[in-house]
Amino acid sequence: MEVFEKQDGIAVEGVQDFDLAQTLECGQCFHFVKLDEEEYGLTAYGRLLHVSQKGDTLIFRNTSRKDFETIWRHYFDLDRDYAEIKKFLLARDDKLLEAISAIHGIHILNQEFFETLISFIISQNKQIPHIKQIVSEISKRYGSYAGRLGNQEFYAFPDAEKLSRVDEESIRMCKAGFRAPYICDAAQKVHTGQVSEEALAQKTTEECRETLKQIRGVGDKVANCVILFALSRREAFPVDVWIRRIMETLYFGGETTGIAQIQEFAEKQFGPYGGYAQQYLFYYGKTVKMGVNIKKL
DNA sequence: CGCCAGGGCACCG
DNA sequence: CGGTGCCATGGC
Repeated sequence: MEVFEKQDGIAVEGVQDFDLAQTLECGQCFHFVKLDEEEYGLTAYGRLLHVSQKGDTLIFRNTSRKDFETIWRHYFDLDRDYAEIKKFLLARDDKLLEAISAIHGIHILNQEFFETLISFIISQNKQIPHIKQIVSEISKRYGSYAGRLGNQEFYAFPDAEKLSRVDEESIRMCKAGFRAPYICDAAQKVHTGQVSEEALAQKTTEECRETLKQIRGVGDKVANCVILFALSRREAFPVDVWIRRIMETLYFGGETTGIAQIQEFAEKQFGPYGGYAQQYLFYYGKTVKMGVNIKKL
């Protein structure tokens, strides 16, 4: 992988095991806009980025060499050896072969803590397009303007201080429904420091889960998503309705299985790389609708 | 129209 | 504690 400064942006050539579309569309991030095939606009860390991929080359526009090195390189997890991760997982479990072959280019993004927390609180009992819509609405109303790409305007996600000053009714107006009080509670607890990213960084993963679950509307699944996507703990294995169906199909003979049992199995099966296995399985299984309707047969 | 969505909570026994 | 209905909203 080599980085060049060109007139149209920062070019990263020779990228391996990375697919921009898969990485953004796999359901880990809800704050981006597809501008064209393999071409996206997004905001993170208060900055607007225009990014595209052609083959093994990534082009980062609307940014500087410095921002690429300090922000986007880490955000897209470009320095991690995904070939090694796949090798590790496949050596333990050949049932992952189909998913990993199909979804060969997923990276797990290193996303911002507060936005990830709120996004996954919103995610409960909602489909991905709706989650994106609510995240976008909250950003537009309460985030700061980040710029424009074509006729598309972008707003950064608001920080905890800003969102903690927004009342529940206003959050409800963003179509958040019954999640509005949860979002307010999360903003309060992060703003006051009762839940802080810095403190979480010093805790064990189990302690992180307990701390995050003090927030209303955060249970095991949401906590695990925050731990995986924002705290860079790749052993976390969030179990949602899709993962449950997929795991039941692949590992439990199609039988209804408790979430705790699935968690325990995943921990044993995938160990420190559970989060990667989860993403390969989630995105692939969802794409082929694995396990849908099996219970009706 | 009824069902379900990257769940969690309150309420029940 | 383990199970069950409800929670807003929107797409199919």
